[in-house]
Amino acid sequence: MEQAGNKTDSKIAVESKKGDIAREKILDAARRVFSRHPYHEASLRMIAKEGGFDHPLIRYYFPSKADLFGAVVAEVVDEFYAAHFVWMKGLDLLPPGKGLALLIERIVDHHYESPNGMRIIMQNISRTEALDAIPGYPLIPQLLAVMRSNFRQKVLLSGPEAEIGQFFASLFVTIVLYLGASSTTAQFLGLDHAGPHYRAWLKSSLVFQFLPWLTRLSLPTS
Amino acid sequence: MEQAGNKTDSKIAVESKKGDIAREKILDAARRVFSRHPYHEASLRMIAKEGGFDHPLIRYYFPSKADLFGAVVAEVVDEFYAAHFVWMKGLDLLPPGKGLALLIERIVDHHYESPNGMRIIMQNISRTEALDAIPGYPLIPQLLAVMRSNFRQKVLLSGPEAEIGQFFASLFVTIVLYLGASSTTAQFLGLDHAGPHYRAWLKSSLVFQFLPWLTRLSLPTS
DNA sequence: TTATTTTTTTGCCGACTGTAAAAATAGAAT
DNA sequence: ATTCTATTTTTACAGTCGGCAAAAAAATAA
Repeated sequence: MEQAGNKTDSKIAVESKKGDIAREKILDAARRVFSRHPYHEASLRMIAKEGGFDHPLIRYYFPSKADLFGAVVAEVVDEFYAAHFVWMKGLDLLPPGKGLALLIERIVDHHYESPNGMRIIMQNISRTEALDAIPGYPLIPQLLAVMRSNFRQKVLLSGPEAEIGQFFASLFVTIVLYLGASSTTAQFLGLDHAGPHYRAWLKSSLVFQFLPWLTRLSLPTS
Repeated sequence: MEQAGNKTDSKIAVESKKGDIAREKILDAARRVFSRHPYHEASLRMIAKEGGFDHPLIRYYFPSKADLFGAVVAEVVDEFYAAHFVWMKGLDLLPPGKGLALLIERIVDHHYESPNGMRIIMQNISRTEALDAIPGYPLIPQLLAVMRSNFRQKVLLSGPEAEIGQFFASLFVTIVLYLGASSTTAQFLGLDHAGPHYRAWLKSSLVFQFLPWLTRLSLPTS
């Protein structure tokens, strides 16, 4: 949004022409709308109104609605890809209990700073048909696989590989549910999804739900 | 669908006039469509095509799309309400570990016999705004409260009331996620959501995820 | 300045939506 | 048989959708 000082030195930012900031403006508006509405319910006109421009402008930068959504998902996946390196920093130096607690704390804090990513994923995760029907969504299992692989190299686990994969998948989908649909989940708990109570519940409950599992995977054999 | 022998003895089924079977035909088709598509994506014409009738017929029995969806959700909630009594039968005679395993096994088996209920709930659970925006959905927290209350009377728990509520809410939303979005969840696990592997994984994984929590709630103090 | 390119806006298309009312059909009662 | 009512089908409408083309505007280059 704010790219100050670009008026005078237009030569420095060769790549960032005027069109690029318009492109980002569209992506930002689309992110907000797609985080509130599933793919088919969100419309290009909604996005245009959200961003304060006319809807055919979208077509100038993105050939179709599917392309726009795909670009948004790709952006979100990229951000998660970058973030998960930070999340894992120093995790190998801690015992499983502390490590899992720190990891979850980092993920939750990240979400409260930038909640749209989880929400966009969550909005479209429920369909019975193949996930491939939603543009960009095939990237998500890939992201999960990369995260698992990197975590695998970082932290020493001794359980069978298949169960480690299941542990990660469970943790991942549960986090997406608790964070991405936090409004609904919090309502079931009788909490306010934006308040500190729910945020604290998230951290303790996720640790409590997954620590026994992780413990089993990090010990030689039970 | 099949109500044979109604031609001759039309006097017996006084309540079930001709219109009532049409009403059920519509509800059945709507159930199937709403289990595959979120509320706004599903259309009355989809439902009509699914059921093999003309779409304005819906309006004769249901004043609006919201009313139809509300009737479907009410039906689903009623079925869950009836089912949860069966799920809890005999649970008080078992230790927590066996009891939770049996409960989950019953829920999973129920879902595989009639999967549409969980799917319909899951399809529309992700929206950020209030759950009340979806017709019929305010019934769901009520259902959860009733189930919790009945379980509370059946099984002896000693933990703080607030945590018991959180335990139930977590178990509930996790089951809805794992079952209602089984296609996606199974894909993350690398399994086929209709196959026996995923079904077995569901049972063991849910028990493993929630037994430690339940154990804490059923003991005097840790 | 003028000429050229890039960006934005206006207007429209066919398809689809929920809702509405009219027309057709069926069944039962008189 | 006819009349009346309940049910179903047909037709229609006003609104929104994604996509497209051409005009208008703005920015850039000459």
